[in-house]
Amino acid sequence: MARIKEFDKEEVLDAAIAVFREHGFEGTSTEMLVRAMNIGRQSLYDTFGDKWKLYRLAVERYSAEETRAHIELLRGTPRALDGIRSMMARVVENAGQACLGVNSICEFGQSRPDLTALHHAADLRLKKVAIERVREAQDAGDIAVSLSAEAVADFLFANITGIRIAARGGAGPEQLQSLSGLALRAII
Amino acid sequence: MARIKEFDKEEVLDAAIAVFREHGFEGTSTEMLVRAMNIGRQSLYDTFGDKWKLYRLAVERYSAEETRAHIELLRGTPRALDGIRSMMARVVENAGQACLGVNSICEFGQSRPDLTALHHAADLRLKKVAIERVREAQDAGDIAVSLSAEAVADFLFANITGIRIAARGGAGPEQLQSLSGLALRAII
DNA sequence: TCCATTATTGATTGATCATTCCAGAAAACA
DNA sequence: TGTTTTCTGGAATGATCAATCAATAATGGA
Repeated sequence: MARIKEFDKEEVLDAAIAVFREHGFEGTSTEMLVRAMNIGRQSLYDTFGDKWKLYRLAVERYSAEETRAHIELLRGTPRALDGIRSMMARVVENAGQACLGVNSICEFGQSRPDLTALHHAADLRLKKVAIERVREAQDAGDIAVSLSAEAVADFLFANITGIRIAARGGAGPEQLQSLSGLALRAII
Repeated sequence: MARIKEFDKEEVLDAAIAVFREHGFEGTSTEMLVRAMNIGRQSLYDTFGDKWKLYRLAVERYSAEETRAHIELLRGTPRALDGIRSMMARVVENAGQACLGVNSICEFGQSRPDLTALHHAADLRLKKVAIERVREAQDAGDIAVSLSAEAVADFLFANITGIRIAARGGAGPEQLQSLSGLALRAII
């Protein structure tokens, strides 16, 4: 008796993420979602409520995973600056796929408080670690002590956004690499 | 005999731009457009064809005006670095309103060749002037000669994007100011 | 003044949208 | 095995969408 679907909530959510990050919320239909998630329409509504709740959950999960990956790399090296470099390198490597976080902010700005709250929470968690690591790098003499660690962290994230949108606009790997290099140059 | 509407194509197009930059293409209905443009629905279709053609025209006009403003500031000072600073300062000041160029790239990526061509053309025009001015600044000893002028220009534009999305995500003026300052720090 | 152009308005089309209902198939559990 | 839960797929709902139509009114130039 062949087993059929194996409905794994996290797996189908990842499929939804893939659609949303490419087409945005308004550009995605439930038809696209059920096809990509490979589940029945009714299962989607039973499991996730409605399209907006699913979107919010997708953004939440995406942000959590993205934050986790960034933190892992930031903390993954003895030398703090190397951790920062790793984080930027990953961004350059993965810039081929659109970022759901950036898309979401771009599409909705501050107009949906529930969404804003999600972004804010993820941002806070990541920023805390980034600031911590920037301070370490400053102590090690790798980042200019004249700069505010928070400002440096914000700057890195703004440049991550810049790199991702440059990629979405068609920039090649070498250009993204150069952007990352110049961003690091600013803080050393 | 009171004159009624005075249908000025550029004026109503500006109204369309205001809607599109805030809500994106998919998030904008023709109902929103006719209300904002203050024209009849049929006039919209007669004058602009359809929603997509109107959007493309809006992006084109917006890009042209944005490019013009950037070039004016870039070239507006004897010292090249001051021109670059003015450009960045304007971006920080105006970051409260969403950028239609950024939104458009974020929403559609490379999926619409006609749109991509528009962005590419505007980019090229602006980048040419920026590179020219970066070279001048390098000759004047204001920007590190070790850097490729093209890379510096790309970096500035990526940071403009980063600043604009940071603002759309809720960053305050002082934070945007700091981002701009750090971007300039990278190239000096 | 008359005429052609241009804009408005409301009704209407057909498509697509998100969402729900329902009947039946499969899976999990007993 | 039988029973209950879970998932599916199609049909239907009502809303909204972009776009067109036709009739009317206002405009600008002759």
